[in-house]
Amino acid sequence: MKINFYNSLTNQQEEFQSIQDGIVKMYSCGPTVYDFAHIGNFRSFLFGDLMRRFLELAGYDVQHVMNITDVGHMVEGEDDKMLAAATRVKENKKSGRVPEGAIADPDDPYQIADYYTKAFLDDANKLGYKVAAEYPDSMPRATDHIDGMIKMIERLIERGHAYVSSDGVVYYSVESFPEYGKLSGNSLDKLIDGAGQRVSADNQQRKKHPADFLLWKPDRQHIMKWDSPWGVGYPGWHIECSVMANAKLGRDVIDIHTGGEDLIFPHHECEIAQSCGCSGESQFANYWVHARFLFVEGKKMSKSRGNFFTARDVFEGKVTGKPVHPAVLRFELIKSHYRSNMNFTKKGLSDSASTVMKLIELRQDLESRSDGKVAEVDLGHPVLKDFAEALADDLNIAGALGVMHTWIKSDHGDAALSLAIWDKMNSVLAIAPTGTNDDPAESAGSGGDDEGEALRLEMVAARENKDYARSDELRDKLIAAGYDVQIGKTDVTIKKKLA
RNA sequence: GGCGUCGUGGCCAAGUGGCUAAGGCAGCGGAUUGCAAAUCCGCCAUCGUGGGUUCGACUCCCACCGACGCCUCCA
Repeated sequence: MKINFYNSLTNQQEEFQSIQDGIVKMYSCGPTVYDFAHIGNFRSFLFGDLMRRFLELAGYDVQHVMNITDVGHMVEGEDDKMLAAATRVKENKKSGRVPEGAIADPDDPYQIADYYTKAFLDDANKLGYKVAAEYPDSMPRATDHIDGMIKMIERLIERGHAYVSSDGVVYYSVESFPEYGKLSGNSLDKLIDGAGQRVSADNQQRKKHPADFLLWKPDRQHIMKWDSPWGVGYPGWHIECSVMANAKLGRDVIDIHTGGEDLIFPHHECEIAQSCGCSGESQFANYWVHARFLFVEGKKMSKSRGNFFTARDVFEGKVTGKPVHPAVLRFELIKSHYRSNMNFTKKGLSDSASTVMKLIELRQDLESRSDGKVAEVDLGHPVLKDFAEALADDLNIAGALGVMHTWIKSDHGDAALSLAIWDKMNSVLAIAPTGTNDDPAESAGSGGDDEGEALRLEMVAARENKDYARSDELRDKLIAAGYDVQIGKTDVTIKKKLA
């Protein structure tokens, strides 16, 4: 199967060719763990997961790494992210987002990072992020790779790509790397024009070129600090990804690198400069694939607009007023093309809930009719072929979902075969039992909780007495409680809705 | 200013140089129902504007209008 991705490096779709036959090594930039990850973060992460799962469907052995940034990086300005994080933690504790006692000392960055790392992994698991669930070893922490960063910086200095400035700070020399700017389309002279707003004039003077970026900053006052040949201090932001990709994927050149579009510059540009500067290779990743931003109800998500939502806000019903099953959020976040600005809306979420429900009901029906048998099926099957070919075309998820919907409505006489097809599709979509996330079928099960069941029984009784007014009243109550109510000839069934 | 993406029915969103322009949601008609819901059947677009290329374009080219993103910590 021919697979195409849009490569940010060349700004065009390219046929995907792995370096080694049958193996894909990919790296995704992960979260900075000083707050809960928001739905925009997850949109980008899940796009990486979708890509990974699709490549697996296509037969590749995929090694996917995502870092966790637990180093508090200070930019060249003097605003301290750690301080900001501590303030945020205190706010979160007040509002109850962070439970009392969870972070004993909000001024300790290690505790903060630890807490939010766990929270992130928990959310990622619920959302079916495969690496988090099945390959925890592929989620390296930056603080575990400081030695590697120091070694890489040393090597960059040796190779003439980095230098120590007059105040002891180590910088990467962008002029030593002619390719700098290739990914983002920036050129050094344009960058000079743009520079200077937020960076201090003093620092700029000490650098050989205004675009030179920090690799190591000696700073004894910094809370998180490590010893290094350049004094006690901390690493720059970009170096960790170059180091961890290499450490975990074991190669100088990897196949795919993903992230949010905002990371193209400067982060990914700098990663390329570092990795290639160190390895001498002409590429760091052959394919750079970036996801566009998520909007909420048509507006860019921001704290000041009040439309800034974490994944757990959505789960807990803080966005829609009703709890949302993680599978529904996952589906909502992956169902738009990664290169479009997806618009996150309440309506979209409820549409997604219907689709997830439909899939689950189909599966339940198939299971009950298949005698526990699942047929063998591969991508040669026409339905799966269409499904996979859509995804092979730059992850055309809408096309794939179109195939899926048409298939859902088709005849499912051979339950074992349909079950096999269902499972293949789900291996990519991962909305229903994945072995990692909660099974939405369970929460959507027929029984519901005790309260719902009580109302249901009362409704059955009312109907036996032909007391329709009472029955309608109870039905309204059940609907308000988040149930779908179906009245049969002799019975009433209720189903908890997923969102 | 530089770089880039895009403009398809009420909303979301595929797709193709020429058969009936996917699919979802909503809506409409019908079956069903005590009434609903769910389900099933049926209906519902000529593709931003203006040129050009072509036997033929929504699909290729040009211009224009419009939307959006990045260029700064940010997924």
